Amino acid sequence: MERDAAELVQAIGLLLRRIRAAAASHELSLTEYAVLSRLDKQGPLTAADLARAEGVRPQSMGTTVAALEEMRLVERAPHATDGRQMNIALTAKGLSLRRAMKSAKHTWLAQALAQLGRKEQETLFAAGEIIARLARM
Amino acid sequence: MERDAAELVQAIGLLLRRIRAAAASHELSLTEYAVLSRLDKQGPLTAADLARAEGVRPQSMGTTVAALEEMRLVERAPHATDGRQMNIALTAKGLSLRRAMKSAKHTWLAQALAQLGRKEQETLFAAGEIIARLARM
DNA sequence: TATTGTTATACTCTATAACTATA
DNA sequence: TATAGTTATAGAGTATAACAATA
Repeated sequence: MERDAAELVQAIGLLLRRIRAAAASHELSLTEYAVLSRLDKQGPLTAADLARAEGVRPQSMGTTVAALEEMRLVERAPHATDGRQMNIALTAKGLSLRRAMKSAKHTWLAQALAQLGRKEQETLFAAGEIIARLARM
Repeated sequence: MERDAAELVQAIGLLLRRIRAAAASHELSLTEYAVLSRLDKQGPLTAADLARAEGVRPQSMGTTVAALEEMRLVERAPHATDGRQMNIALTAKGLSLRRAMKSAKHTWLAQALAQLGRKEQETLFAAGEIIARLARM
């Protein structure tokens, strides 16, 4: 196979649609998944913070947060000093879902990853970092 | 950063939205891009073939092919023996666009890739193969 | 009866635009 | 004036369902 961008695009497309299909059957969408894990790692954040981190518009993040709130996975609390801001934090339910996802039992992606060899996993995580950098170029 | 699936999902999400933004400004969508490169590598295919290869439904591929046809990048011709099938092939314009994309001058992704070191590129392509396999698990 | 393709319709995700409230 | 958030609306991409033509 030739070494050009199309190869990556094809792979990304396949994975994307696979994730989307999983989301349709009770799992979370890509952005919801990312927000949940970010809140777990970094603690409470505002919607604007999340939008910047995930590369979406604030309005779009508003929709995502509202969906997570509807599922009782996150909750919003007024900011201590700035009346405009709302702090978004994981609920107990959200935290426990996040833990379950990490333990490789909950999502097909985590399961699939667990079946790879250590070397392949390392390649993927290294690529993840490069891709994140690439996406910001 | 922790080594779990969320990291990959975040990176994929960032790249996806970046590609989508590029598509909005005259470049091709993910699937259109993938179809163009597949036709270049494998020669004329039917819509059903393409749908299977890219992991989308035949109806969705029909829409994609129609969009490419509208842009005069592909053309359809009746199958020699099977009256149901339509062979989809690159036009001269489609082929020349595909060549331009490969030469790293045309899309932001190809440009961004070209700026990476050889080792990073190799990591990405290796990951691409793993991801494609993962997506079919 | 199975397969290829088309048409109609709906859903998800994200975008842009316009607005309110607070800083 | 700038920032955080909300609401309304639109677009892209893909899905499901129903159908026609051909094998």
